[in-house]
Amino acid sequence: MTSQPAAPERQRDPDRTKAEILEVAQQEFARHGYAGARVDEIAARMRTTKRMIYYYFGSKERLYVAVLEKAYAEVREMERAIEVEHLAPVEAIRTLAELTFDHHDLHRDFIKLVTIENIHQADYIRRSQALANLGTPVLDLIEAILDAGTASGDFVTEADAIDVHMLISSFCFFRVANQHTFGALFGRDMTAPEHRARLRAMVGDMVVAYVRGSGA
Amino acid sequence: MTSQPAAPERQRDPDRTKAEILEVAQQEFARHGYAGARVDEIAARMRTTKRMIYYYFGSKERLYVAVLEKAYAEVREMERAIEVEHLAPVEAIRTLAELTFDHHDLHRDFIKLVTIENIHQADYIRRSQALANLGTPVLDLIEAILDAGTASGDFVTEADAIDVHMLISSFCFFRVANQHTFGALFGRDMTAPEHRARLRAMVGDMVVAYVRGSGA
DNA sequence: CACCTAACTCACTAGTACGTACATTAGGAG
DNA sequence: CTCCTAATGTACGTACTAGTGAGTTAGGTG
Repeated sequence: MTSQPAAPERQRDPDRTKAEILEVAQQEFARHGYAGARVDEIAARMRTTKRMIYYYFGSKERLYVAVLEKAYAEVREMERAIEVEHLAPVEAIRTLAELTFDHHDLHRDFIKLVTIENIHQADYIRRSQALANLGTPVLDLIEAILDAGTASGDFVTEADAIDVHMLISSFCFFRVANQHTFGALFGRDMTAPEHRARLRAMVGDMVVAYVRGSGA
Repeated sequence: MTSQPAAPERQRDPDRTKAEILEVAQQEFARHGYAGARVDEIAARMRTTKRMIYYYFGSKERLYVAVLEKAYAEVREMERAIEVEHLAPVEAIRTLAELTFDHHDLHRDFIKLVTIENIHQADYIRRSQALANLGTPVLDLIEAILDAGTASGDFVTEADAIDVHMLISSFCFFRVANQHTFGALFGRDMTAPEHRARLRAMVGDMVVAYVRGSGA
């Protein structure tokens, strides 16, 4: 092993500093939106000063893009870990839906960032090379499941992988993204623990019912 | 009739001024979010000056709340117009889903405002008396349909009205609210005309399939 | 027609928020 | 051990932005 067992606490550590900036910035942007986020506030919540943010990221905008890129990268990582190809079509699609549900249940910050990006018409995402035309592994997965289900006769649907992905995502995303207005208007917090299991089962049932074609 | 046939162009017209401020403010807030919206920009887009905004609304925050209240009031109005009680349960719920789809297809600004409110954890909505505990007529409608469907044996579900409302809303809302990030990532604009009819049918099929219980 | 008030204009301020010039130091390379 | 550069701290400038003080006029009313 090298000289330092765990690199305990160097006073100067670019990687750590950059990582900490991104971490805090993600929270700040997710909480307040792009315009509402304060660079000074990000700096105040760190060991570091604001100068470092500009030293490493150059501008508020580039910091924001870096946060987006990191967040998307993490999500991709998680998606790649999904493994349902050994299941029969019906159970495969149900499991995928439930895992997507879990995935949205965690990653609240990511959902907020996506929401914020949509307010800005995804301007910043488009400006990022790292995020451009970077399809999602999930699509291939869904396509494989749909093909298998159609072949076996379990599924009767004309929807393609993107449609089904949207069907699943919309439910999972909405529940978290709109929890506050929904809660304020209907007096029910859809993200509260007592609703979790029921809603999780609901996505699964919903997709299965849909791809079976029983709504036509 | 009174002296003026159509009140052609008074130089001083409080109602008109207030309405114009709200209209322009709605666009500005919807486009840029609360923090990103510029009071000066709102003023610049009108016949009026910024001073008038403060004269009538007092602050940026109160203007924003006024915009929210107006937007919600309009949506309520539209919801009240829905009339599906003469239909059989299956067709009633399908029609309701399709009308909800249409409703979200228009009212893009409203969707953005809701999205923005969720970023702020619905703080401003909660601060408004006009919007507090103001349930939605749609819920009663859904409940009636669910009861009828269960009684007739067409429906087999344990989900209640709020659940089903969320099921329908999430799809319709997501398609519009997330169109930009979804488009950037999957190269398909779900709000483009060529997808409209297919997706509209999809919500209907989805809810019907679900309430029939064919996913369990 | 005179008056009075609500409606409106203009110029201005205080505070804030992004970004930077400049000074300083840690710590690896030779 | 020395030096050199990447990394960091301090203090400040500039531009913008919400909000206001004070004066002006339209137009309904008696």
